Amino acid sequence: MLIGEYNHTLDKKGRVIVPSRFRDELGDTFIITRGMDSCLFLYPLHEWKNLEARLKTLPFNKAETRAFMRMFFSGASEVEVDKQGRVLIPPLLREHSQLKKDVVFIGVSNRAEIWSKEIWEEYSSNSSQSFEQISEKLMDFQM
Amino acid sequence: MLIGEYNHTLDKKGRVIVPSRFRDELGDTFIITRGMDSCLFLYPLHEWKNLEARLKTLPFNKAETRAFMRMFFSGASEVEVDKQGRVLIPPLLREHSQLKKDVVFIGVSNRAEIWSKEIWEEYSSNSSQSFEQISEKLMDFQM
DNA sequence: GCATTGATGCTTATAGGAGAATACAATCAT
DNA sequence: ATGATTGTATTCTCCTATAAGCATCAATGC
Repeated sequence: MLIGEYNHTLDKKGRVIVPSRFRDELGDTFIITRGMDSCLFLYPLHEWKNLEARLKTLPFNKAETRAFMRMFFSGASEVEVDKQGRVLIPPLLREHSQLKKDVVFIGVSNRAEIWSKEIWEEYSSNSSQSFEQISEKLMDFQM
Repeated sequence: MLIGEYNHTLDKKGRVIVPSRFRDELGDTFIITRGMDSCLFLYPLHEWKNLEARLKTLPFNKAETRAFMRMFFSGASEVEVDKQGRVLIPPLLREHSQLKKDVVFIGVSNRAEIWSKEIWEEYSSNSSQSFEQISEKLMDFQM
């Protein structure tokens, strides 16, 4: 399970260290793709296969579905962790998520995400304001 | 079942002793996460799995849900109790709950919570004033 | 052939985390 | 009251993960 938040930095070549706590779960090779809200999604291979299978069941005749699938698959890239625990973020994805130097990894259960630090701070401070409200709304069960 | 209130202190590295009365219930490894009202929630693994399973059923396409899940999982961390009965509180969570040195553990049935001593005293003195009032609003059951 | 660029790998310094040791406090039984 | 036992607080040392700079190598274009 992927959880937690970790700060890292891109080097000049666009490589970044994968948080040591994510490495087991993500494996040596994983999939990185365009995510929603200007971030990147990182899926372990088995999760990706899972997702792919589920996406195939979506109604293909809908324009939105097609658009979504194109974004998702065309942006996807299989990356390998090098001996020093780093991966190279493909340039297109670096742009998509506006990664400069400081980035944030977050774990979201079955996937990880990479955010530009700036954007994440903005996003999370907005979200945390409503976090408690949302949780009261969303959770009609006991925590 | 987790009950009671215990005072402890953070050391310079941000570690704290888990009250010995909580250890059996929480186990060697448990989950710490951002809680409501500036505290931290501590869940035994089996309780956490429960929660996670229920959260995964939420609609992923909604922006509000995504935000909630990001906050929930990114704020979580699996920690291990060391041989001396201590755990390291991740820096982000230390900030969230404004832990300085003196902290309070409380047991709340299926989870424990950690509070900054200051904040807990503030909160509990307010709450105990309204304890009777709250219970009138809340409770329709026999004690 | 040579220079430039990008990709990959290596090395080092640093910070933060894990573990061990010790001292201190509280509880309990005799 | 005394000592034994358990639990807590604190400090020190060691080790690992990270960041950053540098070295190597291959591919490309001139």
